[in-house]
Amino acid sequence: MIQTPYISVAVMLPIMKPYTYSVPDHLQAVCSPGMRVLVPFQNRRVTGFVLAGQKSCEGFTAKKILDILDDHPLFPESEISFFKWISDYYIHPLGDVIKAALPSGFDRHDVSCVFVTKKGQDSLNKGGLSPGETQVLKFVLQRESCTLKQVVKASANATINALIRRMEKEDLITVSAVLKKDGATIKKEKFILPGHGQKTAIHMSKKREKLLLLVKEKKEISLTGLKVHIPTAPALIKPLAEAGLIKIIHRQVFRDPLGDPVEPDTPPTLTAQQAAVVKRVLDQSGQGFSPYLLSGITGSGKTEVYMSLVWDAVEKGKNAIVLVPEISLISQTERRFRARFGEKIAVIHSSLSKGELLDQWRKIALKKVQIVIGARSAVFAPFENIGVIIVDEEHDTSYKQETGLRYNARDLAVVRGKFNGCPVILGSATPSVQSYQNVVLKRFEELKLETRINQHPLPKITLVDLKKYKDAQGSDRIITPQLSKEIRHCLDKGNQALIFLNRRGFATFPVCRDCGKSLSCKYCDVTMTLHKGKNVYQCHFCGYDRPVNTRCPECNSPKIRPLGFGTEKVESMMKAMFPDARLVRMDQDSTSRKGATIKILKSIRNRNVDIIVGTQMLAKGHDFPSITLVGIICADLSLSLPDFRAGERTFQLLAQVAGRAGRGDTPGKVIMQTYNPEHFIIEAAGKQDFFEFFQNEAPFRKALMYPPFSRMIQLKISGNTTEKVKAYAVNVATVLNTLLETKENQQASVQILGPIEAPIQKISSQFRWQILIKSPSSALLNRLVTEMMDHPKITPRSGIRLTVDVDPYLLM
DNA sequence: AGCACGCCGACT
DNA sequence: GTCGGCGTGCTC
Repeated sequence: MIQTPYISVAVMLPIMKPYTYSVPDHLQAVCSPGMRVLVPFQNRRVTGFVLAGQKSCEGFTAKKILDILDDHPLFPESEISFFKWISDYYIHPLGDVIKAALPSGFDRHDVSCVFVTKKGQDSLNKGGLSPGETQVLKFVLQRESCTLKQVVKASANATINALIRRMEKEDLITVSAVLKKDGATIKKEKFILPGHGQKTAIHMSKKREKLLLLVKEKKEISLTGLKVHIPTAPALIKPLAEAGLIKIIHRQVFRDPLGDPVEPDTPPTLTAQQAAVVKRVLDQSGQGFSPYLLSGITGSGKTEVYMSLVWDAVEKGKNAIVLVPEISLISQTERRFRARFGEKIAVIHSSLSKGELLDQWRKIALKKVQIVIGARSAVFAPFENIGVIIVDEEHDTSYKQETGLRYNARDLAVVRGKFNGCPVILGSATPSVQSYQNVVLKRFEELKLETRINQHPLPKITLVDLKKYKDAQGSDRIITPQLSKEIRHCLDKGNQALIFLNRRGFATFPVCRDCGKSLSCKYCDVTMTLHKGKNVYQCHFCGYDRPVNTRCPECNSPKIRPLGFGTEKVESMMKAMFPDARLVRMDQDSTSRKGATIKILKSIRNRNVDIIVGTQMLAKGHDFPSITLVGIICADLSLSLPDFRAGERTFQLLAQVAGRAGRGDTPGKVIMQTYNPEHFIIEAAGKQDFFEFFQNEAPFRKALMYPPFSRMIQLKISGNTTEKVKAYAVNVATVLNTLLETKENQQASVQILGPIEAPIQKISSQFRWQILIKSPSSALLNRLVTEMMDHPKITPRSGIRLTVDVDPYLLM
């Protein structure tokens, strides 16, 4: 409760500053920080988050809040300072930060809705209205409720707004504000219990008898559970309940997103190394915040260390957050945590439905669990007393959110640890350059696990120089004889082979035979990919597709040559080369159907397949003990991307893929095909030597003043015409330079690069420009951009979007 | 974000 | 001369 007449509120709108509202006396005891309030804002109602109580308000008259929308806070008060920090650091509206930290569905605000009046209905029946008016009325009547936006969007008429105003004047329609809620609600389900009624009360059909028997047997059963046995159960229960034979109760259920249950396990004895690492963290845990980088080669038992630390936190009555990369629903790490901690754990994952996510969230908020494991948004888990935060595979790019609030969950984990005064463990076999630099600078303490559990040796890696096969014909060019020989060998022994190629589709570079132009997307500045499975050329950015028999958009020639290769092509080549092998392909296309991923993973685990062809999806988080051979079709694919981190990502990816081999008892082998066998990244990846990679990469970053030797903010400007976008980008750069000049001596330490056209000039018909700002000082950089955003000249014009990306990942 | 206020072009 | 386009600014 706040016990003050005023509160400061962060409204759910793109506005940086909080607003003050007054709270009526009788609500002051109920209203608490972390709750939502419905507030009047200009001439409509919006949702806001209560940040704190306020004793007075000066300079303006505060409006009264309209309603309190929650019985309990959605997040603890202690998290608010964390949210404020995020808002400042990422230069993002506070209300939007909090919104991003919560499951969707908490926003309520007024929406303009269009209603047809009695007169409008009559006029439509009588006729005599203009075609435009008739169209609008019909459109609105077609649906249950119709927003003004829908009408405007559906209409091709340029003067639709004028038309609507006219129609309102003529009393054909009314436009009024309706409070809309969005998203999921708490799920309540019907549970059936046996009652005390007499069977003589109603006629007992066979089905009714069966239902009653089931209920009696189970003592209590959900309607969903009942439906499995008796599909018509929903219709049967009502009369039975009326006769008193059964009782129906409504109770909140937690939707179980976990699918198949895992067997509980017991903690094994830690190895000496694991125990030492755990001891080190626990010994220092009394000191509050302490960040660690746990570097351990693949298969060295990092997960066991995590579980041990989480166990300790739980024992002490504290909570634990475990972040894992965004991968398929059932990562190995997640399964193991569930096996160990069972009911104590909540799972937050993007593949959950909105409702499932909300349930998991409420489990945390209602203190029903002490542990959360999940992808990046789990860093916002509404825990209060956090004992430890763990970030597994901290180098993984999926920790970076690339839309809306562009945060990095790994970085935020460290910040949250600082706010909560608890240890933070970042773990990886291939640490990010940034985290390792923090070790070098002694900001993080390094903890090492140097041997594989069970002493399994690391796989032997062989580099194959693809330049030697430049003139080879057919499949030899993509699958060299060395690789195919190894696959054959692996199959003969009854083992599994994993073939990795970080590109999906069949032909990734279709070129017109007549004019030589590549087939590009109508809406994006990228080449389309041929997908034989779907029989279309597809754009991987916007999803636009063309039929497989499409003609060249430039010269109308029907002859398009399918150059370039992706996983689909590799799969078909494998089929031809090894007709006896059972094949499965795992990429975005083959796993898009719900449940498909699990099915594929199960078939691999149960050894129902011999060759697995796939993209990086395969490289992450799965433990396939029967894989003894890993084939990397082209190791350099991601090396030439226009991004200073391309090398780092390539190294990590290759090392991770290679680490899939030989996790069982048989030693593994890796064949890495490459055009650049002498490149230091490929060499280091071949040796699985992170330190060698870092030693070579760091000087290069330093020379060019790239992170971690500087900080960057990227401004992305997009819009529907190049001219407008360019003009605005130039305008932004001018403002930045002006601000920089007024800061005199700071000029030297801030660099403004651009504006330049983005490497991908157009995505979904939006033209893109960018400005990159670099500085060794994060604070300086932040202040400059914050001032820029406040500048009156910056307010984006219509059709132009400006997004701020602090610590950007992809510079495309 | 959404909406009112206010300034310029093509129409009754 | 006005109507209504859209750029600009504000919301406790």
